[in-house]
Amino acid sequence: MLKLSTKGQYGVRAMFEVARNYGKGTTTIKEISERQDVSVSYLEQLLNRLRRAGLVDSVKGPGGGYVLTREPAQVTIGDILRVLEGPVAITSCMDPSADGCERVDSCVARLLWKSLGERIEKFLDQITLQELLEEEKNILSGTLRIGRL
Amino acid sequence: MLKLSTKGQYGVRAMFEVARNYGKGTTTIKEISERQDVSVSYLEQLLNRLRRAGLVDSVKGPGGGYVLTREPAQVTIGDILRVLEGPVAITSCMDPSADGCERVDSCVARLLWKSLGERIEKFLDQITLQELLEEEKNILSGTLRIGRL
DNA sequence: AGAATACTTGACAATAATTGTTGGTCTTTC
DNA sequence: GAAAGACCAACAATTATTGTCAAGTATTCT
Repeated sequence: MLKLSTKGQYGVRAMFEVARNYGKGTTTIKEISERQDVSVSYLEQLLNRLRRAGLVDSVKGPGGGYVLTREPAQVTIGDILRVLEGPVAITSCMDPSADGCERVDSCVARLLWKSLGERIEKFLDQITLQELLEEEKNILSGTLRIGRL
Repeated sequence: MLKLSTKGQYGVRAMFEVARNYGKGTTTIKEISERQDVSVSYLEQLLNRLRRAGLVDSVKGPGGGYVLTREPAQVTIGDILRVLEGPVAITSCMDPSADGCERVDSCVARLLWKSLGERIEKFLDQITLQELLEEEKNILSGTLRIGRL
């Protein structure tokens, strides 16, 4: 239950690859495709949306690719997922773009889903690409984790 | 993103109706159907699975219906959802029934999804039907909430 | 200029999950 | 035995997911 579609998963992993090169240059779709094993065409779709949302910039021509528009510490997982998957909406009655059910006021379940959604969102907005980068360093060096993950 | 299918939503609402009558008698599918506006046939499917999982007992014949097998305070939302929707598995690599990806050890994203899943599960296992019942009382009486929702 | 590299866009197709419905059976109470 | 009610399996419609494909646009290097 509560699955995340591959769109969001790939998106986060793609952004992670771009973040990796932050300050060092661009990251091409081809590189991401190879490192993360996702098709070039599909990544194009995803990065395009992330660009239009202002999370990355693209540079054309040889030596081109994608770059973050802000530091990894300023990009949360929530930012990425909201662009690709829309807002957290456990139930359709929590979806701002859908029309609510008429039972709204007396619905106990609604409170439950609302509360869960808020907790999820809080978590996703707390974790940044910077933290993923540090986490990876720790994994590779075998260091004990202290972070929020 | 992170939607819960109607199966789980209806299931929780159905169990809530059964919990409402706890200690007072059985609850028929027809009653649930009318109060929660879900088709009889669909509810049959859901309650059947909840029965086979041991969360409710069924009584056939006139005056029959469903009853909780334990007190509302002993049934968590997580219990219900796991029966109807399977375990929390944000990504397929977190699904115990699927085979993991080969990248397991070095995958940073994996830690992220694992951590999120654990938090969600903790929350769902913390909220019981009893709490929903109390919550409803509060809503109806206009009382200020103090609970975990 | 020409070639290489890479991004852009829209259409569309295969697959899988969701969301139920239909139609019938079995059991118990009155 | 008739009505109330649970039980069960099959399957069909719809929607979401998960991509691919093809044709084009832009930029830079040599």
